[in-house]
Amino acid sequence: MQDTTTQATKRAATTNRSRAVSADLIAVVIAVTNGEPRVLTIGQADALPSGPFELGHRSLQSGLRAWVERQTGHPLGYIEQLYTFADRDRIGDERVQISISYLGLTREEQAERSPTHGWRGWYDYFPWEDHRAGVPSVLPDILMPRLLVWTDEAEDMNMRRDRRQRVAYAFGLDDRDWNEELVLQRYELLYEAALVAEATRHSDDGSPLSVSGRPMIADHRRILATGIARLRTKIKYRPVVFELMPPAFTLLQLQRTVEALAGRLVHKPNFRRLIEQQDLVEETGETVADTGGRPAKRFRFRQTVLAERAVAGTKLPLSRA
Amino acid sequence: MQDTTTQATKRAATTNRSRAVSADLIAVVIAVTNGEPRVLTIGQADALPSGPFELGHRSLQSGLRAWVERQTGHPLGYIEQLYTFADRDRIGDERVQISISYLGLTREEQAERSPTHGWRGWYDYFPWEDHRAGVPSVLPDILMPRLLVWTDEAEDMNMRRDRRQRVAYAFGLDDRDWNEELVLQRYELLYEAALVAEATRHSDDGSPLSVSGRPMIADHRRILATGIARLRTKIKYRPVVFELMPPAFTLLQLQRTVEALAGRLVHKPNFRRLIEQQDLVEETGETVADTGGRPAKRFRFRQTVLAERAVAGTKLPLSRA
DNA sequence: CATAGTTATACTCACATAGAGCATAAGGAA
DNA sequence: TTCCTTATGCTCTATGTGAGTATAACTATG
Repeated sequence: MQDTTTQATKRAATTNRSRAVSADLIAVVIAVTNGEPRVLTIGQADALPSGPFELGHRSLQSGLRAWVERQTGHPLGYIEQLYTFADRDRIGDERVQISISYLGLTREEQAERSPTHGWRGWYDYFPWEDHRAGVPSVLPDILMPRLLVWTDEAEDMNMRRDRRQRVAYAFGLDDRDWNEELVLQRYELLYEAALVAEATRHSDDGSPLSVSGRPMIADHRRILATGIARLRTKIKYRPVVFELMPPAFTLLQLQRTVEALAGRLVHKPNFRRLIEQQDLVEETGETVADTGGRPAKRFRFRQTVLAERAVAGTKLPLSRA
Repeated sequence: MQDTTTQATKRAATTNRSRAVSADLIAVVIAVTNGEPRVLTIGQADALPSGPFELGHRSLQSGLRAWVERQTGHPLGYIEQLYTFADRDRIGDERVQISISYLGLTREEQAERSPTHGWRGWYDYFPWEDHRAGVPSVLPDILMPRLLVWTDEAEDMNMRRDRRQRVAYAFGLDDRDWNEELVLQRYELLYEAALVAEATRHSDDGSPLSVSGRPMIADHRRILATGIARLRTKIKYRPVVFELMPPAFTLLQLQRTVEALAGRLVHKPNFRRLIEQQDLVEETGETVADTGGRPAKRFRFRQTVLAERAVAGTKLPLSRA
């Protein structure tokens, strides 16, 4: 079993076969405009910006930036790696496709309409994820009943119990709370239950299963779900929201942005308390009067925080219960 | 700028150049034996198990499992992806090397000594990370003085301030607390300051800079640091410690394992309180008398928790301050 | 010009939780 | 027996979080 050839020899011997790999870079680029989170898409289709990692690219990150800029003209600020996966469809083929996905945050500056790209509200793709105005009607009206049908479809009793538990957990049934971080788990359940258009396997009996949310090309909606989940988790302990904010903003605007991302409302006084006691922001001195009520102070992000807490914490009134 | 060719065409056009990629899978496999965290290494050298992703592999994960088993005979249980990077050294070369690293958790069952692999205590590689018996002497005696020299070496005043802040934050100077999660940041600072053997750039003046910790091949120590950091973060909110435990264990054994991973001691009564009130474990009914004191009850992990909280939370008395 | 409506901002209170220390129980060893 | 060691249970306090209330400062409207 354990052969005694060294690492190096072994690598050399297998390099030929392993070379038949191509690596794709895929970007989930997020901006929040007017309290709506949006994702950058390209072409007419619902596709995320992507392109192959090439020899000319200095690094994975710079390759990604290059592709996004070339395809959308939009320069990226903050980016972080999401996940790497090998495309199942193409495995077993001559060529193996590896996809490396990234999350990018920017501001949607110029609202230039372009045929090559556009910003699309992320709740178009995940209507069941927006709980800001209460539980969205798709959930009780369409998805939950169908999910329960699906759980009972399982032959095995154990499988039935397992499905019930996963659904209850992911969608916050029984006494459980809705956990906004479980975006990917929910998408995967809906996929398994063939309630999203990408899962066409159940259409063989001809029944037009009603599906929910706008679909995307290939597995891009799944990647978007991964990005949303990551962002919803991350805003709770890192000051990343500010990457999405204009240079100056009111506390309510900041709150609305957080709420847009989390898909749920937060308690205003508590939000302000947390933001202020963490010294994340400082007043600019200006006020804005177009709020419809008492004028609000404008704040800016304290740039020094980036140095101080480059890796440190931030808290938001969104618990990880 | 924005060309209007579709995604598909664009991909096809560039496939040739992007094919010159090979993907390596690298594993950080961790076990905890006798209260010591260990990492699986191969060969005589200090290298992590790794090998190319090949056409025969069904998925990235199964490819990784295959390589680890082939090189060490050790089957893997829990694994999760760590990070994907393109090898800087080889970029610009004919071939581009992409490395996909994974974290794996197991138990070190058979203590079989083998020429092809072995388990090595992870604090051999990171002696400054073990704070269980107080601050390790390398820190005040060697590393901190040299780090402070390094911060003052910077020409630019801003750079100096920046370095000081990073060091203070990563190593918990001034009023700050030691944050055991910052394993990677600390390694990177030590690398920049040429205080680890892998950073040989400063040896050009002939001075034999004393360096700290056992080095590894290539960037494997950096990958190990990533794995340790991930594990130290993860044990705080996911029940992954149990992957490292034998089927039955005492609460003190469990605590020692957590402490071994975190590199710091925890308050015993609080630890027990947290574990028990979360229903993570159940008594087996047995007791063990070889503890040197009052016999301890044996516990086992409640398997149902894996279903219930497949993605849910666990808490340990290690705050994220 | 008063009043209602809207948002901003400041306080308060109850409750859960984490950190720390103390006390007692139950075994082995000297 | 006595001491030592570990196991196990309980208490106390500071802190943080969720939620509600009160007041301030503006706009719009009749």
